[in-house]
Amino acid sequence: MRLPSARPREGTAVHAKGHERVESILEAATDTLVEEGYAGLALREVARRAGLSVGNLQYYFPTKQDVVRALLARYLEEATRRVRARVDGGGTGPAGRLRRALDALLEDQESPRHCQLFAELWAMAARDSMVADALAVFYAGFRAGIVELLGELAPGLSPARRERRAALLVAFFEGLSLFRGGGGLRGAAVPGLEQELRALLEEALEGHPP
Amino acid sequence: MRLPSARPREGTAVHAKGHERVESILEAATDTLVEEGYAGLALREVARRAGLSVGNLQYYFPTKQDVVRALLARYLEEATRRVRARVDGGGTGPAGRLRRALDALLEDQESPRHCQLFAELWAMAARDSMVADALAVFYAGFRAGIVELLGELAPGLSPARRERRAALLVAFFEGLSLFRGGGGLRGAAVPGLEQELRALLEEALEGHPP
DNA sequence: TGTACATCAGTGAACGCGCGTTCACTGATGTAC
DNA sequence: TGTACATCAGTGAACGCGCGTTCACTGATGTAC
Repeated sequence: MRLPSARPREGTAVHAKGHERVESILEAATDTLVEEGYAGLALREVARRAGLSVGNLQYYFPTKQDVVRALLARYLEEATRRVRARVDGGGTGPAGRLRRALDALLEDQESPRHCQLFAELWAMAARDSMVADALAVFYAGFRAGIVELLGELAPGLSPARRERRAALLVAFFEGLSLFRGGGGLRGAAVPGLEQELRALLEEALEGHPP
Repeated sequence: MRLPSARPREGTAVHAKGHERVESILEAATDTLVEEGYAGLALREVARRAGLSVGNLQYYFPTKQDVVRALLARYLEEATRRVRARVDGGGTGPAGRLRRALDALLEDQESPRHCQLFAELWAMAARDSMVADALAVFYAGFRAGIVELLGELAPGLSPARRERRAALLVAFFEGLSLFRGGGGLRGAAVPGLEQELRALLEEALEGHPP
């Protein structure tokens, strides 16, 4: 019998091969969550996709909650890193960075996987404070990035107003992802949204030529 | 044995008391969906809340899907009716109607129940085309209302652009509800969002005094 | 106004299934002497 | 360089539980004659 104290922490992998296993488990779990929803996120299905037995899966992640926690952390860190990299990387001035950030966000939203996962997380956040907390951290980072951009583009705005406007922009982007990512509501969308949005941005950016 | 042909259609209630029962079932089901999520929407729990046996519940709604379909139709119709009534009812001109519509929407979003239900529906829409279709109809109506308002406020805009801007506004409102309704992300919100939003509206409405 | 009968509304036990989790057990791998 | 042993990584059966659904059955209610 395996004593409780002998159990690895969730996601622990001592050797390189173990790390690969953890990755493939979390990838499989993310796929399952996206495709089947939280109600359909069964450990047997995750194990099948990752190509191991349920018992072995539970060796890496003792409980289902451990799997969810780990996949959440992994995905949000990766998403933060990706957007950060694209906003920061480049020196064509604040207006250029804003255009690039918009491009990056819209591109991410092209992915049904991304949008669908977030829709799942929004619903889960109401009942799982771990998910709510992780999303709060993620969105705080997202908002902080926009606050920075606003600080350069509209220095006249007070910090509090910058914060509020950034929050409105974040809400707007997340709402947009609802109708774009193919979460079933794609059919409810109107074509040409992106062009309209870019046109509005250019209008707002008058005096900051590309 | 009850023959299939003898089964009532879902939600059928021949007498007045039966109609009350259907209502209380759908109310209980909505509460359960909001509080426990789709994964926790169990017919036993719905029956318990509505104060009848599972067998009796299945007399009114033979399958779980019938319950979901009916609660969805009921809720979306009611939501449409409510917003419509508040936007249409009043004759203080297009700007006044827009202000009123914004008030009505923000007020609806105060309700955790409302926002939480929608978060659930967004996630469900990806895997249940019935939900996706119902939401598509709902949002089409929502958008059409905004298109009307835009037609009065900005007659210079082409119909296609009105449609696109209305779609952007709908996305914005839905994104806003994520951070307001208490779906777990309320903590990720920034205070004073509503005031900022109203200030932006008044800025846009220059020349349309209250 | 009875009476016979169909339908309505409701009960509660049971079925089969998939779920998360537990468990005893087994090779492979690393490490200390 | 062996050897003993702890730990790592993995298997597969089983457990208990809650789920949606089925089912046989029962009063209450309405309706036709």
